[in-house]
Amino acid sequence: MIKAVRGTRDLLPPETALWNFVESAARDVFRAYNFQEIRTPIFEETQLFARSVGEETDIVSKEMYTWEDGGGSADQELLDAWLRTHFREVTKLVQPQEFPTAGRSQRTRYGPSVQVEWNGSWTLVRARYGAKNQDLRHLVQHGNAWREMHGGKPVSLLLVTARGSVPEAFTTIARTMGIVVDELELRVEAPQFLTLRPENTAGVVRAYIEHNLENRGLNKLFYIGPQFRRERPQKGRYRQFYQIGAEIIGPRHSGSDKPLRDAEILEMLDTLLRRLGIRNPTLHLNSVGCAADRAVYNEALRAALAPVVIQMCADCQRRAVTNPLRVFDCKVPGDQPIIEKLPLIKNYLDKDCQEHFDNVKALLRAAGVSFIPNDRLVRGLDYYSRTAFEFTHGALGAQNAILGGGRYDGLSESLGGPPAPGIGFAMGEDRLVLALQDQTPTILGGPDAFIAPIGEGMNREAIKLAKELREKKVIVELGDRSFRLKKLLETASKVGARYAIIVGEDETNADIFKVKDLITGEQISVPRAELPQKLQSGRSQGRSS
RNA sequence: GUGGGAGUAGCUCAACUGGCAGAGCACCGGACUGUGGCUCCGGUUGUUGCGGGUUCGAUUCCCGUCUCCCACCCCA
Repeated sequence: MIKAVRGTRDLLPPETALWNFVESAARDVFRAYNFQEIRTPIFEETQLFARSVGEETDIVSKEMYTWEDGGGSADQELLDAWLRTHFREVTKLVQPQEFPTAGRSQRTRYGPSVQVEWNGSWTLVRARYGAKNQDLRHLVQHGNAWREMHGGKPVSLLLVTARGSVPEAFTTIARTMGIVVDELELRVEAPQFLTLRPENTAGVVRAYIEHNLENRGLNKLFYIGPQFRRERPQKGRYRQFYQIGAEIIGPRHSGSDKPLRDAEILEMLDTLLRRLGIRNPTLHLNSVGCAADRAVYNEALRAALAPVVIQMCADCQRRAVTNPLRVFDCKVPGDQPIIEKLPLIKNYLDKDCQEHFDNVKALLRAAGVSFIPNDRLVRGLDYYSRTAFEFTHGALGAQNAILGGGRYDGLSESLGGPPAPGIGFAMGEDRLVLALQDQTPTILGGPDAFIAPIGEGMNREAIKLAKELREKKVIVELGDRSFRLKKLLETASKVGARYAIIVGEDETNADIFKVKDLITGEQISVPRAELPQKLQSGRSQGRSS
């Protein structure tokens, strides 16, 4: 039997009613704040996410669905031929899996890579279809490890590019590291590397740049849709998951960088969560400063950790090296005294960032939105700056965060666009629905009426009547006369119809139908013209469809 | 990716140390051929997740694998 693949699932009625409830409440609220919908493609060029989310983040390095689209095979042949010509004395080939930097990140490779040993020196051959800054960053970060792996032998880098153009700066910096860069231009069609979107902000910013949305001034955009991450599934965490998010983005002169926008979006979220009926939504708020502040802070944090890290738990020792900010997430009691003495980002904010943060807080107080300043709140994605926030709700333990977001003032530039400060959030719809299910039972309305035709030819009358009623916005389920009346009424109550309409020969001739109330059991006769009004009067208030 | 738990009817779950695979709910038919719910009678519930092994015999024991759940990693 074919089953839904791991980490994906079907959303079935009646649960889908709850999803629709959440989405329409969100649309309503967004409308009131003048947000408009944007729909971006479900897959994008891999580079978009690598550059915005951050190449070294877990999302990009191991959790994306990436594949090669088009091209590819022909250039691999050319590359093989080139290798045979230029490395006649090839002594060893190292497959990508064996690279020192490979491991988990290999899943997101950008092109065929192979290492060749020749005359006692090593060459890393990477076909990356146009060397960009990512290659350089990668080289700087891993160049030394790479050399060490080969016992200090000389190493060189051969970039195989489909479109030529290795930036000069790239070659220069590589040379200072003792790495020689050669370039081979293959005139073949380059394959594209595509990725199912792991989040939607990058796509929105890409669209902003591509369509010059800066000309519209301040853009207030929202999206609702599926995202994809190749994580280990867990409750409320799926490989295809749904996010509802919104962004305020625009050129600086539109005021998109102002604290007012931070406050507006946070107040909107508070309103939305309350509208949805989330109990005790709690806003955790912090400022992570700008890029420069964070670099300084990161160093300070590393310096502070260095002497004490040895006393901490194994996880923290690892975090201290890979991602010091995450040390703050540690829950081991023994580590807490150490963590409490670590430097906090708030002491490293420059004047503008501090002022921005103070303003946001003042505006929130004015708007009556309560919040908890949280010095330890950090965001994992590279593009965040200044305001960072998270909403949690009372229950649900470790997974009580239902949305997160923040400001991303430099993102557009890093994607090659104009300056476009922005702030946004993304809400995990799966978890939100889960939380709502915990606190309220699903309500699903049945049809207003069930038409029960009895006797020869009555199906024709029934379908006619059904069309007539449906045009008048009556929700109608249609029965089939080949079943006995007993069966029809049974079905009518099973589907949750409020009324059953009996359509027989006598009724049709007189144009007066018997209408049975399936809750009270009462039965009355209603002239055809009065049917719509009578049937709709039975609607209960809890009806959600 | 790591560690732990669980997979038996559509659903919720039984089956003592290895001995004919069961109950409730739901579903279908009838009692009742133009009047549902209640009641009564009858019926199907099935590759015990999948594959292999041990055994006269495996839902049960062993190995592999898949999926889900929980925790970790990480995180909107």
